[in-house]
Amino acid sequence: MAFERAFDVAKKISDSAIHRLSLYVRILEEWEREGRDTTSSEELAERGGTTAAQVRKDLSLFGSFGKRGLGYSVGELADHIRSILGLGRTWRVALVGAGRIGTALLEYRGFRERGFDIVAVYDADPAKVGGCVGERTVRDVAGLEEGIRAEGVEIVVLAVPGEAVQPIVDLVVRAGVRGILNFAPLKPRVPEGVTVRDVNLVMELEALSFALSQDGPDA
Amino acid sequence: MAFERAFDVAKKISDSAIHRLSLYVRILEEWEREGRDTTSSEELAERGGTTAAQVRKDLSLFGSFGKRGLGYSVGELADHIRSILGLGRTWRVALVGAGRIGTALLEYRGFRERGFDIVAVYDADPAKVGGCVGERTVRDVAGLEEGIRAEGVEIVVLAVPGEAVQPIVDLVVRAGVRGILNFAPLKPRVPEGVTVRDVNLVMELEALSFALSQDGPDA
DNA sequence: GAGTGTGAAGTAATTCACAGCG
DNA sequence: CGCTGTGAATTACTTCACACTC
Repeated sequence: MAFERAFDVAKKISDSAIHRLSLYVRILEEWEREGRDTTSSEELAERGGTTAAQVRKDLSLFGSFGKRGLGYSVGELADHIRSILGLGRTWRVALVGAGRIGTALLEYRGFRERGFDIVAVYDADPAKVGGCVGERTVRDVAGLEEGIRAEGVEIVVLAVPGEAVQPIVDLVVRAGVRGILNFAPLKPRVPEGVTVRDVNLVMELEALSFALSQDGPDA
Repeated sequence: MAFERAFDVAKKISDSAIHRLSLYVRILEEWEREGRDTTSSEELAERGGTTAAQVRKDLSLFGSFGKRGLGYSVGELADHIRSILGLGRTWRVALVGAGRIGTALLEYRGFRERGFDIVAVYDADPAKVGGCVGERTVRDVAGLEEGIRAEGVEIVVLAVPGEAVQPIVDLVVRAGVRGILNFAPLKPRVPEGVTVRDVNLVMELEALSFALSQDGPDA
């Protein structure tokens, strides 16, 4: 408790605020590539589908990055947000589950580009263990705990069937992992201090289904 | 306006409520398979990572499905929620973009199992058009608008690069699509009445990165 | 002037707490 | 009794509006 961490004065940052920051940084990077050098909360809002006040509020949670009357420097603001999100470094990621979704993720460039480095791939299926996906060899999930420690894995991407989720989560948490991206349609239980993000395609489709059922009938 | 729709008395249902319903139904189905026949808001909450009050509130938005003093019938509640979510039918879905993510989605059983039937696949890449993914032939995206009308497509899954998103969105909306599941890291603009759900893996990872950066340093 | 940063006001979501029914 | 269903209280999030700075 001797030091105060960068953006942590016991402020609670909402999930949606973080998602928006993530969106802003993507927009800003696009503008960086186009060579634009300043922008405003108004423009960011317009492009990001939110309001100018929301943009300013989101940013103000972490500091003041703009100049009154002028707006924001595209490059500087992008830097600030990247630093807020902890994107200035590479994260060591292990993928568990080398099925359809798993392999698609592996070959998805976006990960590495944004500093998420998949250092190892595990699967429980003996038929897959020892085989290759992308340029990586699939290891036996039996060695997962050991592997996580040995490789300093910080984030685990879980693309395994629902029933396998909880045991693996328990194991990776025991091995020291504090961040999990879960693709199974089931919320795993984790101790305080471990963050799980669920990505659930079926849930998203079901939300669509609901929306269409609501206002679809009168079309 | 002559008829009142099932669950629409101008009540606003939050996104998170729908997500939770989607989760509840999955839990209930698991319990159905195990042969359990009753449950309580308490149990559902425990399993779904929320609170009993939240469960009851969510359900109360749509009716009263339980018996005081007894709880809920697993099967009946599952039925009710499925009906709320509009899952009692099959939705006709087109996939646009036969890249990594697109093909992984195609071969993902979960979709069809839950009534989302991918009836056609489109891509802009001439090298892919005419080829096969799964058992489907990839069609030229030039015929998308026509195809959507001809096949009665209701939902479009977009797995195309960011810059291609907006034009395709405009087109499919023109063709009458009211629901879009978007995998590109960019929020497309749509008119009132069209629902877009964004699935963004990088955003999820960035949210993890943020969480770990916050409380990771003192580990 | 133009556009940020921010308290204050307003709105939405969650939790509490208990009346009421089986 | 037990557990649901729900108004009322609380908490979180968003929007407003304006003082302040460039």
